Amino acid sequence: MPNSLLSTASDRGRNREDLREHNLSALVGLLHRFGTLSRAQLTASTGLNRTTISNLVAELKDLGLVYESQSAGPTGVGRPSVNVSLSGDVVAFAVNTALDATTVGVVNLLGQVLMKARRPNPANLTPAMAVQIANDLIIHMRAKLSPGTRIIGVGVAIPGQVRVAEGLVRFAPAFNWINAPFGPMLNKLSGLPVFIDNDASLGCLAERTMGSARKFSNIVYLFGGTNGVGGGVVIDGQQLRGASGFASELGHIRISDSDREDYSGLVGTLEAAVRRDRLLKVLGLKTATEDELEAAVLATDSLEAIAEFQEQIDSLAIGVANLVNIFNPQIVILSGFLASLFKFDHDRLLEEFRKHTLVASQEEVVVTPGKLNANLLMVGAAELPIHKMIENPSSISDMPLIKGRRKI
Amino acid sequence: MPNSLLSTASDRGRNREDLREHNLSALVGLLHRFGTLSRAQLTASTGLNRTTISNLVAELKDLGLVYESQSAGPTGVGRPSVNVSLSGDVVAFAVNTALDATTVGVVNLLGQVLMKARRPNPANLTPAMAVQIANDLIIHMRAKLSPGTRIIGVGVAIPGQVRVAEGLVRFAPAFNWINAPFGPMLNKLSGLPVFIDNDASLGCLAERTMGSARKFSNIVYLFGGTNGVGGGVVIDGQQLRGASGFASELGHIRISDSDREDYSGLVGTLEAAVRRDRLLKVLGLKTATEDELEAAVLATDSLEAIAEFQEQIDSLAIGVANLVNIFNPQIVILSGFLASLFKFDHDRLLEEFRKHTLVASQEEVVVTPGKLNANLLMVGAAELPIHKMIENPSSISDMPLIKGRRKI
DNA sequence: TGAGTTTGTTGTTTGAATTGACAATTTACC
DNA sequence: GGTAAATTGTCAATTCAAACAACAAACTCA
Repeated sequence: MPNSLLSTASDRGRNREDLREHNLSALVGLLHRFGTLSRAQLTASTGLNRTTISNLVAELKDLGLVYESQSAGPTGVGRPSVNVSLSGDVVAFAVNTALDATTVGVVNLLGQVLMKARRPNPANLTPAMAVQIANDLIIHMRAKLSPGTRIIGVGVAIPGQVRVAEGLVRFAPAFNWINAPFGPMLNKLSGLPVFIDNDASLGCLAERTMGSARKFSNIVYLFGGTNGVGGGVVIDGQQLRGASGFASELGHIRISDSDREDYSGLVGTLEAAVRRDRLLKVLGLKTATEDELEAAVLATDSLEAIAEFQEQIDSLAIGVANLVNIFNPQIVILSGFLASLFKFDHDRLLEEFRKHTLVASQEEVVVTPGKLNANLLMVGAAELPIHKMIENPSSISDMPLIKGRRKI
Repeated sequence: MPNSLLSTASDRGRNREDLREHNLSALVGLLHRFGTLSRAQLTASTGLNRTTISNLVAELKDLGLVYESQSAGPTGVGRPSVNVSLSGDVVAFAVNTALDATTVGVVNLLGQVLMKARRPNPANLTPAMAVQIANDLIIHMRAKLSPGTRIIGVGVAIPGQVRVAEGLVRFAPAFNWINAPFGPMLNKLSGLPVFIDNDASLGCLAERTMGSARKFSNIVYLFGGTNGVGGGVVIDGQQLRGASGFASELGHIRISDSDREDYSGLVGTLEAAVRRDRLLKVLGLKTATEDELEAAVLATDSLEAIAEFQEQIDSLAIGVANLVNIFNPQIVILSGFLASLFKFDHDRLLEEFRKHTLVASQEEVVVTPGKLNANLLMVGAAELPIHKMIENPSSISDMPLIKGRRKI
């Protein structure tokens, strides 16, 4: 008998309820990616009947997920179609537990960051402390939510390897955490569904939802930060997670014979060759924000600095080339200080990149810097509960609702 | 309005027909992967009702896709369940256009190779000649098929980069083909649906269906042959193809600073470091079959040969490590002469591999040699039309059926 | 042999999508 | 300004795939 290990989701049969749920999900998914759409557009995109769309939208309205509005302005021949938009009162908490501070935000289905707060982390942060800080901020913000707001869960961005299915932080070198059950711990404190993932993977999701990669469904994303280089990959619209959720450790691919170590102690890797601290050093800086670093990179005329930039650009180009050969993506997004390297000399980067890719793979790919955005990880983390909700829209009626008289 | 570029398959709504087709597809998919199953097992695996399974199986019987049989032997308490098996009369043609010869086979849904023929290729093979040779063999075999046999299409394995959706061979260095519309050409001659893909990707599919990776759905596959190193990747049961079908060029990832060129002229790549021709050279051989090469590798006591093996093993380990960091697979399969390197000193390979992977990613992965199988590419190529049929089982009634009185 | 268990079948029910008819609302053109 | 054409929304009736309930069939076990 096919046991559970061998069977996949597509082995399961579907009944009428699954059908309904899928169609509701398709509508919410379209609205999430494209914003407001008319019922006529929904009809065309899904291929469903007008009547069906009418029924489905009515159900989504009852669930409080969408609202309808008359279209303003001329729409062409025929009766104008009603616009459908996602409600702004359905929100997720986004948590980013980083080395220096914990940031928590409230993000709605439109990707708007409604609130945001940051609290510095103490030294030697333990998982229990981190969960406590995150939960304190969540409680504080939850009290300020307007009546009628529906909370669908918490998404957490962690700098480390995460076993997504169990909510387990397998290894987070920045905090020296090993096997911390962050998800279950925060779920216990907050009472909310908690989803966690690697921070770079969530940056990638954010770029797909709100940023440079909105139009693409095959994406390679590289992020360079103070703790190294991380990555995220989207394949045919699906996030690459791997068997246990550890996939897309793109910073740790070995690209040279060098003995330089990266932040995880591996030698010759992309992360070992492309390092923010060496950029700061050749620029004579101790610390810098992303914006300051980028300004300094673009302004310098130190030959030593330029040589270092070029060396890092060449290494980065090899990394990008490897990923293009492997994934054949439509777009490669360079984010964080990698974007600054790109901007410093993108011709050099692209030329080196082309030297190391097959002709066919390189021909349609776009390499581009990411949109610098302070809310990137808030949006990305919020995507986790949002995607969960989109898979199963009618589950929203079980989610907590802020009570009280609704403002008008 | 969401245009066709931006919309994905999951955006489409589903109706009752899609529901039915999905459930039929789920049954055929289960039978393809697990072989004969009882109706009770199908009920349990799909979660559908007994009555529904009964209906679905009846429809598949009408389509000629399955047959039922009484279970032999004791089955436990209660009325014994009827066994359902895929028909052996539904077949696909498998074509492997390689440098030296074209091989064509007839493969049924059970993965059995019913016929197989090989014809040497002339020098300077053009796409037109290759298509002609393949079609000649197909015509010849088609005439020998038993009455009642249903043909679902042709699957073609090509040593090169393939734009799968269009059936275009984008670049095949072995033949020096550029932009050859192999799929449409063979479709025109044969009148059958034709699907083509890279040979290594199809080797991976075959290992998943019939070989070492039957139990897994996250697979990295590396094949080493006379024309270099190719790869295939399966993620959550889905083949990695990338935006245009060029993905999984795993042989061309750069892993060192070496100036050695691979067969596509890229330097420092896995394919440049791990080469069959250098194995032959240090062993003092001119040519060898896979079996002969493996025997020679395992038997030699030449220090020069052993040093070469070790160097190649170390390079291979880095390549495997990179892929594990990127994909977090359940299994890595080394095939062709890479299997011989593995067998020569797997401890060394695994030790080097562990040095270059993150702790979490390496802990559950299995690295194993592939099953050497002369029919590997036949089975893999046949998987293409078979997968297409599984997606849409009722389409089989439109496929050609060999007429005549059926033998009994 | 009879109780208990599991599977297959038949007739009926359920409910999600579709169909067809008609009303509502806009643009295009005389 | 008036009318035709086009498009969209809504209602009642229809369709049909899956589920349900009840019963028959076929096995094991004591």
